[in-house]
Amino acid sequence: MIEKEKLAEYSISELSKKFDITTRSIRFYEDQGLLTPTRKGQTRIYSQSDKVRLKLILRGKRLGFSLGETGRLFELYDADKSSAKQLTIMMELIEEKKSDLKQKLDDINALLMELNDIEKNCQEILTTLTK
Amino acid sequence: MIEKEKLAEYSISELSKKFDITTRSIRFYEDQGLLTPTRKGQTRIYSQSDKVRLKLILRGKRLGFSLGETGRLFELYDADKSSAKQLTIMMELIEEKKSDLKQKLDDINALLMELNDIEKNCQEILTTLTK
DNA sequence: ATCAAGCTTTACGTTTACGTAAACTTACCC
DNA sequence: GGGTAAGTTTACGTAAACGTAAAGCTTGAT
Repeated sequence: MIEKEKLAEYSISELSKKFDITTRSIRFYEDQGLLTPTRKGQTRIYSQSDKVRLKLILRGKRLGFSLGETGRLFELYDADKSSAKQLTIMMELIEEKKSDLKQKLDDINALLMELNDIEKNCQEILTTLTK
Repeated sequence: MIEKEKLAEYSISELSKKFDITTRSIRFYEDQGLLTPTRKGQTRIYSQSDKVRLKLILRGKRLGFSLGETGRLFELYDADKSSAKQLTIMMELIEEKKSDLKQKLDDINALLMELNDIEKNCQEILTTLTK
């Protein structure tokens, strides 16, 4: 299999505009070990994969994950898969996350139904009010 | 329609055990205006609806909502629906929340698929390792 | 040459959501 | 009546995730 390397590089301000976050946040994520840009002189250079990681960080935030949790997810992506023991531990962690996510799916669906009910109720009152 | 009033009452420690949180948290939620228990002397008494609210608070937390956001959801439940203007504003807020939740659904489904991929990959490597 | 734009590090400040401890009241038990 | 179990208020402490200067380097444009 041939690795397709995208040559794209980004400055910190480019990424901050693209994702509508501050450069402070991006540097903070690096501080927490979630990003590892290279340097040109002392200036940070972000690769395509850095950009992907940033997108995943923000997705994690939308889901209420802490940066630490997202970091552990990254470890799952990158983990050493050489020992059976490691693999078993990994799969256990994955199962945990999956059940966590399924709980969230249930929560969201429940809340969506409640909001739909309220909305319908509002709509009814509104039509009787304006008739 | 007949209102069915459940007569159940709970102490703060009962609720803290039932939901596996500290009494500190429960009092904090009250401080933030999300719970309004009655008092017997100076002791807090929680009703059935307080209990339901608490459950909703915790669901909100699982979804990454701040207490403020959850409070605004409560306002939607309780809101004054007498004016058309109010109703319209409410329905706009509901639409916002719904699209927020749909984004989260997409995020979760994407992450679930990624985790499934990793898991499958782990499983394959594991079988080749142990054969 | 200077000057603004964009980058850097360092560091103190802020919000949210509690943790933790102190000091006190009330109720019940032996 | 002394203890202890559960409740209370008050208040300082803390972790996470940044916000917000401050002070300095670099580099292209005027």
